[in-house]
Amino acid sequence: MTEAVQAQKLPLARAIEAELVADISAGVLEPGHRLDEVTLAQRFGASRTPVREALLRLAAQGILVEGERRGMRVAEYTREQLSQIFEAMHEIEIACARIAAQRLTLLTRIEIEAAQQECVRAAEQGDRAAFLHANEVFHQTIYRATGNPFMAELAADFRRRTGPFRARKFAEKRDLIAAAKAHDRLMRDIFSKDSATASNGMMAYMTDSLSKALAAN
Amino acid sequence: MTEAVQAQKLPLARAIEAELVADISAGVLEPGHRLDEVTLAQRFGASRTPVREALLRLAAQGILVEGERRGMRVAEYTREQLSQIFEAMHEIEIACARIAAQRLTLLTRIEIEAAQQECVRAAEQGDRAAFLHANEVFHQTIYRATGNPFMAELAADFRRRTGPFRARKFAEKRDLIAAAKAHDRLMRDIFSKDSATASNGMMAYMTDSLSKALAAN
DNA sequence: TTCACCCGTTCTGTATACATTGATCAACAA
DNA sequence: TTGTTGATCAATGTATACAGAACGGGTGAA
Repeated sequence: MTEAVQAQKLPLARAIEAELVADISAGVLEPGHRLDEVTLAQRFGASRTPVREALLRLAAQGILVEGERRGMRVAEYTREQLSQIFEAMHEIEIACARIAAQRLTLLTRIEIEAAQQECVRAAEQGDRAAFLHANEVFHQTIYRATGNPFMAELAADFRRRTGPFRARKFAEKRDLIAAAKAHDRLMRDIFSKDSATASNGMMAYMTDSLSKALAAN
Repeated sequence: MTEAVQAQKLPLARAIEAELVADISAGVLEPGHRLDEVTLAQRFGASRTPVREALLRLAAQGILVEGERRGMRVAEYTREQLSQIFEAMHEIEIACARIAAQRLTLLTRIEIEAAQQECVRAAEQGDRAAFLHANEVFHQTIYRATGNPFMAELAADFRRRTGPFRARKFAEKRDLIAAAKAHDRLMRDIFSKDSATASNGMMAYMTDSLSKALAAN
């Protein structure tokens, strides 16, 4: 077994899963790329069994899809499908914002503010990688602020799934700064603690986000 | 291989998955019940491989959870967790109702009405199994009426996940009849094609459903 | 040239065997 | 009596083998 994959003491299947996720996120495996069990097994120096399990798990997460023909492929969406996914994500984000606004505590408020400060800092320095990370933290913090782990998990799942497509809209430094400003507005609306204001704020934010993502794809 | 499972020409793993989902939804396998691969393999007259795959898929859907010790168990939630799951489901159902109301076609309307008629028939005859099935069809049809497969899948996932808990509230014939009446109101609200009416209708429906489910658990 | 069919190849689905881990219980010592 | 340790066993993790189905290429006929 390759040491790189075995580094941690995870079951083989999990290790392979993690490795594949990393490859897909990094764009090494592009959308539409076909994955066959035998080749992967050879690559990881393992048998087909754990590879199969890893593929299965990734398919369950929507990261891979079962091809029309045979075999698994890295998920690839038409513009229509992409807009449908964003519509669903949109709904969930709005619900999260509304619930979070209702249940805001001092602690979660501080955490959101801290995440946003990091976003602004990264945007101003034009540090794309740092911004992407801080952006994740910002949104995840809002999810957790709902106080509902299941909602948070749901929203996080969609975020993972749409990650590659959203990332494309942050090409230039001005994109980062625009996003940070949008965060500011969204944050104000959530901090209003008014459900309608919060959900309308997230609706505006997500609509903007969707149109930018579609433009970049 | 048991004929019941092989009835359709599905891969074994899928057939086993479907059978287990049915058992869990119907409450044959209760929350907390431990499932081991060998026993299931014997039950289905299959080898461990497809059983394993089925369990994996169910775990990914949150229907099963990996036990503290070893092995998979039917997901079991505290009342607090249950209410959180229902809250999330609540949000998604409301969004579905709103979107479905906006995009209602003659065909989907007819399909929803047909499903509801079957619910009423089953409720009046006190046929619990038939009612549970018709109830599923009714809700799934609403999901499909959104025209968004991803939303539909999301909602369906939650339905599968909460199946065992919702099933408990249909103990008596009068529970079935009450549920069928609630469907009627919900259907009217969705058919109004007014977003606010539809989402408020679903909100009332789900709030009622949640309180009944919590009472039964 | 083109279409259809057949055959070889390759991949997935399933079964089975082997390895390893984790749990249970008994025995012994404090 | 209780805690700890070791052995045993059962269940999971992994490997390998086999069967069946799908893709591709090539050959033949129209």
